[in-house]
Amino acid sequence: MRSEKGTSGQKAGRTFIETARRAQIVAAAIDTIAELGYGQASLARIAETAGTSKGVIIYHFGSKDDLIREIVAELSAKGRAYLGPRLEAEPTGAGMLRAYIESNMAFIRENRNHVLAIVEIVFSGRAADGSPLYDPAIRLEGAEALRQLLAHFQSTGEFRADFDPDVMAMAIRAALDAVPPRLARDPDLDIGRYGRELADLFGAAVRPGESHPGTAPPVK
Amino acid sequence: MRSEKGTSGQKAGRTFIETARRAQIVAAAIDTIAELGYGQASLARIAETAGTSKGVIIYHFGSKDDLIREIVAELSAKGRAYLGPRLEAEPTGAGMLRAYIESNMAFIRENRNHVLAIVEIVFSGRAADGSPLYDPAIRLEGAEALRQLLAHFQSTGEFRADFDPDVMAMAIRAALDAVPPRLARDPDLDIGRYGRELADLFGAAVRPGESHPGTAPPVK
Amino acid sequence: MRSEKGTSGQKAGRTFIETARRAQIVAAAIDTIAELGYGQASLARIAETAGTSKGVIIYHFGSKDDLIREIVAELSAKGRAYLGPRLEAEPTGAGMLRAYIESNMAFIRENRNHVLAIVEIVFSGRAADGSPLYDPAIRLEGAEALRQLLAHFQSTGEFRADFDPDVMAMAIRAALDAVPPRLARDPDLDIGRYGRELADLFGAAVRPGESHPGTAPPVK
Amino acid sequence: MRSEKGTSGQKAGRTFIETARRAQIVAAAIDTIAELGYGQASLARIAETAGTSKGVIIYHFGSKDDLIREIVAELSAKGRAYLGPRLEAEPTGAGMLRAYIESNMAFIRENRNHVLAIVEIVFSGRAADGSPLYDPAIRLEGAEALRQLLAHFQSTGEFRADFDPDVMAMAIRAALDAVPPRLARDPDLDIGRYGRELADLFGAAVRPGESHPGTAPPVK
DNA sequence: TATGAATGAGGGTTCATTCAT
DNA sequence: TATGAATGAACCCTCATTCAT
Repeated sequence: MRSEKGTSGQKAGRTFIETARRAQIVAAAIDTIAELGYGQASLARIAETAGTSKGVIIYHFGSKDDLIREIVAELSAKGRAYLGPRLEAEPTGAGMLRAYIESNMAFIRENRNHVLAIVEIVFSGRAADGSPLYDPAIRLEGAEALRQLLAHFQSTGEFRADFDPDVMAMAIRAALDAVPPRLARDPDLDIGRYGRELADLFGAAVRPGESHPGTAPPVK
Repeated sequence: MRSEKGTSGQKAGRTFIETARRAQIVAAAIDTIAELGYGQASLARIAETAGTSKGVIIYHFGSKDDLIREIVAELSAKGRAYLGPRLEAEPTGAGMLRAYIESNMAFIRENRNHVLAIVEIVFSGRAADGSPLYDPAIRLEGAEALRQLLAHFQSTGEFRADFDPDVMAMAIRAALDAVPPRLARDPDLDIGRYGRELADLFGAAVRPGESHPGTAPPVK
Repeated sequence: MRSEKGTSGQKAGRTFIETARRAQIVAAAIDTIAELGYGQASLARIAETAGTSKGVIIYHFGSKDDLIREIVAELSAKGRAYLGPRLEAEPTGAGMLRAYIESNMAFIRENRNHVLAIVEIVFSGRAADGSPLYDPAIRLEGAEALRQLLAHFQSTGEFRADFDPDVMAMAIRAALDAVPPRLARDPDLDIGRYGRELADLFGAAVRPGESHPGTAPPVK
Repeated sequence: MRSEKGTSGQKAGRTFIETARRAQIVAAAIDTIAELGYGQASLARIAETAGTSKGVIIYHFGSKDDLIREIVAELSAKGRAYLGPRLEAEPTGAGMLRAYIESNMAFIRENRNHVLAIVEIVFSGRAADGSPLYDPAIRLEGAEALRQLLAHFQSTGEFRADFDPDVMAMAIRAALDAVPPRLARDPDLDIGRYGRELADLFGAAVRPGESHPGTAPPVK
């Protein structure tokens, strides 16, 4: 059995050939999950896509769950590396928010299948004991970072103060996470436009109102 | 085998006892899926919860997939019945939007497990051939109705004209759909407040801007 | 899944047909283990012997381990029922010891394969977690009962006082347990004679020495 | 593949380094089997203990079975070398019997893991075709040697004539073979005392009775 | 000599479904 | 109507072994 290093990230002493095989298998798994859904993505089907056998996958990853976790870890890392610099470059709240949303969209477009696979894993991937394969902490961590950004620009006055940054962060994340499944159904979806629209939408939602919306204005 | 009428709705010639059995099984399935997730909700486990055997379920529903489809159909109908009157009572755009969001929240609160089960089914439920068990049409239909409402109030001038009602509808639906999983993780979530916050949020997003048209100012 | 009652013994609500099937499978398992050894006795091989499929075995017993445990429990009960009355009928120490040994031999002869299977299970049967499938307590309990009998007749003076009843009990049990494998190799072994010889042997070992106390004279 | 000479004994043209590797692997196998049992001692686990890979083991031994056979052969040789001189030094029957038993005990104490591993192999080790890995001949050979010694001292009159030396030899061997598993369970077992007790026990069993026990005196 | 990589048979188990009663 | 029984495919995984390097 190879790969006793968990998802800690370091490649450890990996042969060139092993690295290549792992990448090939991961790619096959991503495509299979993205196309057929997590439930249909058996080792056999993944192996078939990869042009190998189940045994090879187990040999390289130790277990199916570890393969899945690798997929998750890879995209997490990729995502953070993609998003981080793009956010730090934005000084203003409005710019940051737009960068956040549009960068996410760009990332989705550039990593279509991988993102789709992750969505499947998030919702369907459970280990034998029923625990989620996608550590919910990762997910919350993402939302939490966004929440802090929102709160920060509330405190500077750039964003209106009377929204709950937690709810706003959740709404934004939800809108972003809803895109990959949509993209799967409609491959021609114009993600660029979509991103701009969402950025406009949430931009309007956080902008300080001239008057004041009030939490619950005269319902009628 | 009974039940060759699919999800078409009419109860056909169902005995009282048969109707009761079906209801009992559906309830057991909902609870099992909500609690353990779709992947763990085998016929055996559902039967155990229901206090019967797998055979009975197959007898009454023909197949597991048909049982699942029944769960979907029931909630769809319940949802429409719940939402319809509450929307029609609202003459203004702002009121309608708030009613839509808050009614959805109330519905979620009142049908916690059922809604949770549906979410599981939407994301994980696939038939043997890999096709989704939750007819995406239902889902789109919901979003489509909302889109029409939004577009209507754009045409009346109550909502700003420069957002894409399709994107807005999707964002709203996504925010609503994100609640059940959150509720599952945190049963003490204050849904009422959540709904009000979301209503405020999207209220601000659709409200016509005072001066600056500028939701989408010089993009760069 | 049937059989959620463990090895507690009560047959619970078993259908006639189920009881028959279970007996048939248990018999097939015993024969397979006795003939091929525990390591070679896969579910597939057992099923083949029984004329069914692996699925049926799992259906009736829930798991292979539970099937094995049933085999153990059955023989334990049979053994106790066989031995008990035969011992209680013997008032004297010498008679009891002879009865113990010869009854064990008779039991082995009458339950050849079952006893052989147990021996295999004792030495090779481990659950997935590595724990023994044959509860060592059962085994110790048997030896312990014998030890108490020996100690009792030491206190009455019928047996010499200067042997360790623990060691004596162990030696007797070891001699008895060695018979089944021997019987497997040599089916023509004269068990009756064997038993009488062993009874003589250990009878001489426990009989009070005439003059020389000296079983353990100056050690060197 | 090296090592096509089986267990015939001669080291043939073995490099120093090869001899060292083989010893290291054998030691790892012994420890693994003693600790985890034969069933859990896969090549992978043994290789891990040895700090190598499965390939190396196969390379040096040709097959797992051959590795096991080497373990058996080594202990057999060690045992014979240990026991032989100690028996030859004893002129009397009583002395020989005591020496046999106590030397066996001492050997067990000094080769704890190796002996434990052998016991595991004896009971669980089977080749692919189901045949025992531990050649039963070795085992019988040991018992046979003991039988001859017993018979010899029966003919000299030192031991009572009316026991079957075959049964007596078997009983003694069984008592000795029962010790390693016990030792595994209870590492604090006082083997020295155990040996003395067994020697007393079987000493009493072979000593000519003043009167005569008769093979089966009036049972009552 | 030694290793990493791959193989493929076989392991036990889950599961939706079928069928006779 | 309902059930218990059986089925068989598919699942993930373990393992000894082979092979190219």
